[in-house]
Amino acid sequence: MARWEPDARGRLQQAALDLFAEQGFETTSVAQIAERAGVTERTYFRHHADKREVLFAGSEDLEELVVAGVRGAADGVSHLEALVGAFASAQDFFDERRAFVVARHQVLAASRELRERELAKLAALAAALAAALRARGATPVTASLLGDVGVAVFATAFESWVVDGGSLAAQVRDVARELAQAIHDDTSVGER
Amino acid sequence: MARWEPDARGRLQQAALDLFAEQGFETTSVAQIAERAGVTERTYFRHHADKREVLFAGSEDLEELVVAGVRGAADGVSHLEALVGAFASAQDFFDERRAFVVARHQVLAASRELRERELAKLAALAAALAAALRARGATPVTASLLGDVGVAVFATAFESWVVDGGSLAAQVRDVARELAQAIHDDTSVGER
Amino acid sequence: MARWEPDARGRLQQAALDLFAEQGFETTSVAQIAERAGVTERTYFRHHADKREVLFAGSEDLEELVVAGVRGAADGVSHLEALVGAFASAQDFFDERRAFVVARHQVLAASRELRERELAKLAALAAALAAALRARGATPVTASLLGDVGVAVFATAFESWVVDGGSLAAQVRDVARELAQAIHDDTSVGER
Amino acid sequence: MARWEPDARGRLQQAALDLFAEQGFETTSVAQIAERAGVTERTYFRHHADKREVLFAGSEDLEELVVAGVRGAADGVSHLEALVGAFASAQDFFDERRAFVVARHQVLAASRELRERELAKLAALAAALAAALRARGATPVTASLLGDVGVAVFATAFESWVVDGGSLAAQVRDVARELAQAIHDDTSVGER
DNA sequence: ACGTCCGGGACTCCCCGTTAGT
DNA sequence: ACTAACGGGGAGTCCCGGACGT
Repeated sequence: MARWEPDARGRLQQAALDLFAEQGFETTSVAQIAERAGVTERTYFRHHADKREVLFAGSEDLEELVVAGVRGAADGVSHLEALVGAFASAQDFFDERRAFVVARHQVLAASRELRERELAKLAALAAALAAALRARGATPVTASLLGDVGVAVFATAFESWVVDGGSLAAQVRDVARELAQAIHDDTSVGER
Repeated sequence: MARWEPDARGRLQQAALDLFAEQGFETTSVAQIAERAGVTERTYFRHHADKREVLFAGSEDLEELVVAGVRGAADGVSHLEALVGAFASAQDFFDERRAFVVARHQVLAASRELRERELAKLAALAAALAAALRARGATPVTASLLGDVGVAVFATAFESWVVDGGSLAAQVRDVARELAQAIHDDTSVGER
Repeated sequence: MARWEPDARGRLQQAALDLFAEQGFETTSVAQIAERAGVTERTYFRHHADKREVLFAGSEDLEELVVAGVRGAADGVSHLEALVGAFASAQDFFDERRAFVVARHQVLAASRELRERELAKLAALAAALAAALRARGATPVTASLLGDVGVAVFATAFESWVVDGGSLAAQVRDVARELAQAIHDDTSVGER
Repeated sequence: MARWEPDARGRLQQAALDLFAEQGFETTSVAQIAERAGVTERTYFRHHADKREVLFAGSEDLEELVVAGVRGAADGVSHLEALVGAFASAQDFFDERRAFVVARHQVLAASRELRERELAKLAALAAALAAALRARGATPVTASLLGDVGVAVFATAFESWVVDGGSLAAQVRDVARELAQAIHDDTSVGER
């Protein structure tokens, strides 16, 4: 017989997602989230650093997964191929959470503040990928650049996956091909 | 014979930059900024939407400049080349403001909140570039992807420019070449 | 050919009523009202003392009307009858403005702040009526009491008129009869 | 061994009353009230919803008391008599707080904003009384009307009690008699 | 892992002044 | 009788965090 309902963390996350979807992010207060989750405001802040972070709990798991994918890539594989393979390997991660991820995506789209935080997480991911690329021999500049580019490829593919569904891994590969095509055109043009 | 000193806006920006550099962003209050600029807190918010925005006033000018560069690119030029040329054309913009831009960059590096805002501005720039690319015939997916990639190239080049000085335009072109090289490696590997 | 649209006052009142109905009183800002009316915020405050007062412009006219009714009552008429007659004479005032008055009533019902102001106006009316009653011979206590009672009768009748329509004068008389009945019951009971 | 002085609520109320009496309501700031009470502005708002409410804390107690008086009235008693009895039973409530109540009354008289809030509280009281009257069989219209009339009787009696002192219960009964007299006059006139 | 009480900064809004121009 | 631009000051809400107790 516990004094409190368990899983306050999960209830807070669900309450926040629902309220943000119903009323918008800015018009929802932390007090409301806490109330709907059946805890006090103070407890909210013990679980989540600020009002936005509630939607980003668990994002470290994705980062770990993808970075591990790059670190585990075979030596002969090119850097970009390593990135693409790593993102493709996150397919299960997203398939398991599709409902939550899609709802979260709608909410993010509606709030500048939340998009800011999302971009920060993606930038951190790009930096982690750059570090992994340096570990497999890329120069600092190349690593940093490819980290950003890899994330851009993933973000574009993710957008399609949210809208169309299907295989995230396949979408990532499609977008990477698109990129190679665009750059190749450019290079040939430049060589003209 | 004015009742108030003119250019409250400019004084606020300078005061904010100085204080953020001296004490850090979070530990500086809007009240302090206003006090140093010789106005009230209320007046601060009449000029800047929030505490961060004071460091981003004028960022629309850069966006306009670069977007105009893409829109003005000749038809035969590839999309990526158009982007590179547009960013190269911003060289004067940065050279004129080097002292401010560099100081601002140090301050941004020290604060997560400020970096978030910076990323948001860059994302807006990427979106504007994507729109300009669509206007010159790119497909939506390619445009969006190249918008992000163009910004990544610029950001990488900008970082070098802050550290090493020199010609921003040249740095942008170097990074673009780096990218083409990395992708080309990949493509040839992929064709193996 | 005026430089500005005329009747800024009327446009402000209409804009305020519409916005309060659409979004609520508290969530509407004076800046929005001014914008919709096509004037500046500063001009709003030239016409109306504060954010609520815009819905009460013209209430002095009603007060004048009713007070004149009491002052004009024949000498032989009882105080209460004088009040009832005075309110009944305001019938045209309300019939001419029914649409506005009803819409305004809905808006008032939704906001505590607006109801407060309404009550203040009614209290001022009661005080003015009390003064008029003293002028025709009532003692201070009686005058004050009957001023309040008269307003209570009117308010009750007004409520019915908003809901049911019909003749306001008739509703006032009905409510006054209801009151006499209730007091008479009481008196007889008390005398038992 | 508390970190803070206890009874912040009570100190705030006393500080507010004193300051309003000394300098007036509008010219007193919440910051001053908080300072005199030895707390921060923020703490003020945790105890009182706004600047006025500090003078109305405890008004629910009176409402409860009077409503209970009506609900507890014997069945044979007329509605008006029930109201009069209920208000008479509040005598102790006021006698215990005379100094505070009288000082508060002076302060209210000097400020339109405060009078507005007072009227709102009285209107709420009238509505609660109307509900109690409906519970003992009054029709909605009669109940609403008598709720207002009862409050008017009480307000008039209270005014006398503040000025003259004496027994509040007796004053309430006097005013009620005055009312019956006025209405009776009217009825006889009407029947003429 | 919660609750309670409280401090403090960010930000919005109301209300009000001025100056200069149309 | 307005506009446009500048500014002050107080009220009020929200985010966030600290101290202490269970």
